[in-house]
Formats: sequence, C-alpha cells, structure tokens
Amino acid sequence: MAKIVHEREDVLPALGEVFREHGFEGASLAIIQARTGLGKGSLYHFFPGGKEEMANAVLAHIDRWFENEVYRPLREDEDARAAIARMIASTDAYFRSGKRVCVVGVFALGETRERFAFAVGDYFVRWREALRAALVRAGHPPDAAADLSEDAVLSIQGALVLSRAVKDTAVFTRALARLKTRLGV
Amino acid sequence: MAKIVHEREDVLPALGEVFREHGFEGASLAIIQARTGLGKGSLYHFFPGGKEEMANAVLAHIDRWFENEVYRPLREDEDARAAIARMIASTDAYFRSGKRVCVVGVFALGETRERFAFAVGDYFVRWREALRAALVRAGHPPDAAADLSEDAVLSIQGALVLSRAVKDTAVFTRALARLKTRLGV
DNA sequence: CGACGCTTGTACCGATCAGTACATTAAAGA
DNA sequence: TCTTTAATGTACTGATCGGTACAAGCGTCG
Repeated sequence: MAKIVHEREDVLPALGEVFREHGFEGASLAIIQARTGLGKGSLYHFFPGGKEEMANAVLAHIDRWFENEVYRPLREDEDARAAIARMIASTDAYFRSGKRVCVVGVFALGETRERFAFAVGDYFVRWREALRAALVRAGHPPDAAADLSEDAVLSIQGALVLSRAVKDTAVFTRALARLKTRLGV
Repeated sequence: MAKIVHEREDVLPALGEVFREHGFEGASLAIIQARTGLGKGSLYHFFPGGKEEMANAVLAHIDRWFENEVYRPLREDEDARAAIARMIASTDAYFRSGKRVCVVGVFALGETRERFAFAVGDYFVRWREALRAALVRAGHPPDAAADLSEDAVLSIQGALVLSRAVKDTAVFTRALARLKTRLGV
C-alpha cells in the first residue's frame, strides 16, 4: 500500500496553503487530504495531534522562514538599510505581490487566535521589534523607529486585506512602495 | 409558542457579532441561535435563504451604517477636514478602539470572499473613493489624495489585524493617531 | 530470504453541520 | 369572538465533521 515514503516536512507547504485559503476551521480533513495527497492514515501518523498539531507545525514552519529571511537579517546585518530593503523584497516575494494572504493574519482575525495565541502574537511582535532595531541602527530616532516599525508591519497586513478585498494586487505593490520611502530605503 | 414578535432588523446586530467573531463558515446555526435567541423556525422564517441570506443582510446593514456615518459626510460635507476628522472618530467608535474586528475584512481574507465578492469589494472601494474626494476638497493634490486615501483604509484594516494579534488595543489607537496627522486633521 | 517497523488505505465512530417539514401558538383585523 | 396570518419550537433529514482502529502493504536491515 505505502507507495511513496513521505517526510513530515514535505507536506508543510501544502498544509500551509490549505490553512491560508480556508483558515483553521475551514480547513477540513477532506480538503487537507486532497491537497497533500495523503490519506488520513498518513496524516494522523505524522500529526498524531490532528489539525491542531498540523496548524502548529505550519506556524512553526512559517516562523522559521521569517526568522531566517527577515527578522535575523534585520537584527544582525551590518548594513541596516540594506536589510530593510531586503525585508521589503522578501515580503513581496513571500506574499506573491499580494496574491497570497498571511496565515498568521487569518488566524489572528478569527476565533482561532485564542488557540494559537502565542505563535500569532510572537510572529508580529518579533517582526515589529526586529524592524525597530534596524531602523534605530539606520539612524532613526528611537521614538520614530518604534512608530515606523509598527506602521510598517500593520500596513503590510492591511495591504493584504485590501488587495484581496478589491481583487487588485496593485494595491499591495503601491503599499510596499510607500513603505520604502517612509522607511528611507 | 410565539412569545415575542421579532423584527428582522432586530437580529442584525447580534447576527453581525457572530459573523465578526467566527467568520462565515465558523458561524454555525447553533451559535447563531444562541446569540440571537431565535430558534431555527424564526431564523428561516426571516431568512429563507439561510446563512447566506443572513450574511448578506449583515453586510447590507454594515454598508448602510458606513454610508450614512462615514462615506456620505466625506463626500458631501462642506467642511471636508471636519468630515475626515469625524471619519476617524466614527471608526474608533465603531471598532471599539480595536476590540472589535471588521466583518468585511474577515470575509475578505477567507474563501468566503468569492461568495460575497461584490459587497466586500464595494465596501472598501467606496470608502477609499469617498476619502479621496474629501482629501481633494481639503486641498490635497489629486495624486497625493489617491495615495493617502488608500493608505488610510488599508492602515485601519491592518491595525485591526495587528491589535488583535498582539492583544493590545493601543496599537489601534496609535494607528488612528498617525492617520490623523497624515491626513492633516 | 525473512522479519520487523514505518507508512498507508479503509471502514467506522459519535457529533455536528445546514436545512426542511410541520404543527402549534400568538398577534391583528373584522 | 372568530379568522387569518405571522412567528415559533421540535423533530427530523442526509451530509460532513474530526478522529480512531486496524490490517495490509512497503522498505530496510539482518
């Protein structure tokens, strides 16, 4: 029966897309099976905790990506301005210029938030803090850096909501362009 | 049996809160019955089309409120700057300083968007356009007004996402304060 | 080649889903 | 008071929900 031996890691991207498009409650096992190509047997073998464990794995996977590609460069790169510019580019790539929505944002808005409270809050807090630190290193006054970083993180989320609502990815692109000038990169 | 005679209008606020907190898919008939105090009999009497009709009624109800309290003043008030300031105040009141989330935003992010595509898109397009017109009348150059209005609408949505994600309504309050200075009111 | 353990498909579970049918009751008009 | 219509509670439907049990298949290592 077991034709191809899968690894747990392999299904995380597909799993992420399901939660991205349907949210936690909307992501039924039937949809998950269809999108991952795995049956219930495999799914519960890799994720004994069921949907909750799948979602936690997806959130951890996303967190790892942002930590490596965005937060750490923001915190540690010698050239702070370059790191900020890279953040914009990475964000644009990750969200496919607004075609993709943010899983963490989707979870934040729903009832789901409570269940994944730590992961959801942490993702945004660390983004804001890493960007704030980079802005300070880039020469912004501390107060302005705190304000700018919060504004940037929230603008990205809002741009995803709005561009999806009006079905126009140009909204997202324009928002990132505004961010660039505001952050001075 | 029929103890109290309800009107369809009366249940829209409660219905709105259910969709706000649970989204469309997450809003089960069981929850709706509990929150509205109405049984299935009454619910399907007032909304023969089921959940879909309930959601459409809620969206129309919200749209009416924003049209009266926000969009029209923005479009028609002689004092454009005062109308913009009133928009900020109304927004703060409506979303309870960030404690409440935006139903339309919630619908926009999920699969639900497709089903209510027109209402979802229209809500944001008309907000952006009404604000743009007010900004022009307040003396902003046309290009800047278009940019500022889109930025404002998207910032409000993002502020709702972020303040709920980090469970801190101060995020929303700060975002509105920034908006005030950016819009020049 | 044989045995063991990691995958996998399938059948099944009780709970809940949205929605329907219908009889009963209350309110309103004559 | 009688009649009609609007509002309501209850019982039910078939489908789907997340999750479990388990046997059968596969790869791997001896």
